[in-house]
Amino acid sequence: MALVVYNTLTGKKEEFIPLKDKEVKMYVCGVTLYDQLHLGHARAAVIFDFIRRYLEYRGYRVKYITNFTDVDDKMIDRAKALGISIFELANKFIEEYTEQMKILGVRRADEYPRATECMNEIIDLIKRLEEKGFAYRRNGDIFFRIKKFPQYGALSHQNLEELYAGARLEIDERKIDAVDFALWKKEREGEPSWDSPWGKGRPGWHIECSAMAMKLLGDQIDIHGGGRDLIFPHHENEIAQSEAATSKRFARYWIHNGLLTMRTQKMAKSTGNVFNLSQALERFGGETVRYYLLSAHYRSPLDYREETLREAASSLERIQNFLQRAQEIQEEEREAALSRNEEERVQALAQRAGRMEHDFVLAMDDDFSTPLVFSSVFEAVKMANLLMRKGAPLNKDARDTLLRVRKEIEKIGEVLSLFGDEKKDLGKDASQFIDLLVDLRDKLREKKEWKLADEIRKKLSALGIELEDTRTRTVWRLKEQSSSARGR
RNA sequence: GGCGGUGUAGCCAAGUGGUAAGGCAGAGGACUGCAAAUCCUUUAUCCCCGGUUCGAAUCCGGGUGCCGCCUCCA
Repeated sequence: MALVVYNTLTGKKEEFIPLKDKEVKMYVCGVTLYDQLHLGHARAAVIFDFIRRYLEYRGYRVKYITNFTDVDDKMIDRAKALGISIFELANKFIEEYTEQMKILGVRRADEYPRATECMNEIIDLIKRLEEKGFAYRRNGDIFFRIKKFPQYGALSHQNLEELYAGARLEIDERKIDAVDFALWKKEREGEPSWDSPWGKGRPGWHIECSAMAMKLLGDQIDIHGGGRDLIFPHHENEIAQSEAATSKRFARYWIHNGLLTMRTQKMAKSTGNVFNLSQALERFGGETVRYYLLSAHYRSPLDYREETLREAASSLERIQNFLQRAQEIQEEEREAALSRNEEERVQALAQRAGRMEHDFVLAMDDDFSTPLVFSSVFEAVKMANLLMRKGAPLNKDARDTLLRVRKEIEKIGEVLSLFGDEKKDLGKDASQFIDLLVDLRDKLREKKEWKLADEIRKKLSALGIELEDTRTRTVWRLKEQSSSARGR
């Protein structure tokens, strides 16, 4: 079986073959640190995180780099407004970023290069371009000469004429051609700058990524990722710069995630059309947000609606409920003879369990089809729930089969960074207290002290702990955060 | 205007020639002291029009809606 990925460069799904057997060099465009993250950023981060995890699951060693753009016009403006340096501003948002990624279950990248820490590499790269005749100076600014790079436009599938036809090209006297872009920007009064052979100034946005990727991963990388909105001009320019400098193919696979929209408009800071990530995480929790973002195929556009996020919480809960039930049923010791019907169900379920990992790989190998993965999980959950219905006693064979399903789902969950055991996060002490309360309440129930028992249940519920009285005993679980948000 | 993507139930979303998965929500029922969970039942002229085919959501042609990019943006 082969992993197939959609490559923006060719516009086709292609078999994934890295440069070096079993090794993947992956670079994903990170964020510019001038404002809080929104759900759209989270989408990109989660998507490339699970792609990375899946590649590792498939046996590749992945070197994963994502950058921080820590110098840029908007940052300068913002820092000025706040009366702090852009470095302080950057650090503040990096801290937020790190915390939020953790909540989202996004694993840390191998490195997080920052533009300001790669100035030497950036300057060297521009120098090389200048030596090769791809760059020209204009009064302290340096521009890339697009006409010198005939392949320009390959990624966005546009040629120069088509780009010229684009109505919104600015007219910039300094450029030879309107499509040329800045590699280095001359220092401006009161703004941060760095020394260079061309005088003081700072790098253009596009060159940063090329330099950082090449510094940490070499001239050629396997996967370059980012949002669709970066295809042009950012990634197009990256290709031009990198390939002009090295004469080598820069990235083999260009993977772009679909954008998150809101009220069918792209979610973007520049338009103020955003739903903040911090808000989303607070209201729904990291796992729900992650599940929500993964429930759509990574390439399709996703229109944010609060309702959908709430639905995601319910869906996730279904899986988690099953996982917990399957866990608890292991402790059951009674043996019961199964009916013919139940025997058949156990058999069917065992078959299903045996197929799950294969189905998972099949779905993911086809350009990372997470929606398909979930449907297979739900089907297994349904079959398993049917078997556990009413909490009637089962035999060991049935319990083992349920355990197997649970293990399979957890295995998938590991790759997707989902279905974690929340009780673990609660800590042992808290769990013990809750167990104690539940025990006491059971005693009350035996005495038919319904009023008091209900009160305990109600109060625990207010604290986010849901009780469930099954036929044999009472179990508890943490409520999805959205449940508490539901009433709002 | 150019380029790219996308259009399947109230919502999310599979399906790439064989007669529409799955989830959420809604309705009804079973179970339960109640609740929750769970189970059962129920919800689609697959954007439109032509064509190919015994047969099309799926292939071909033509429309059309929406989104993104063409300016900083995941």
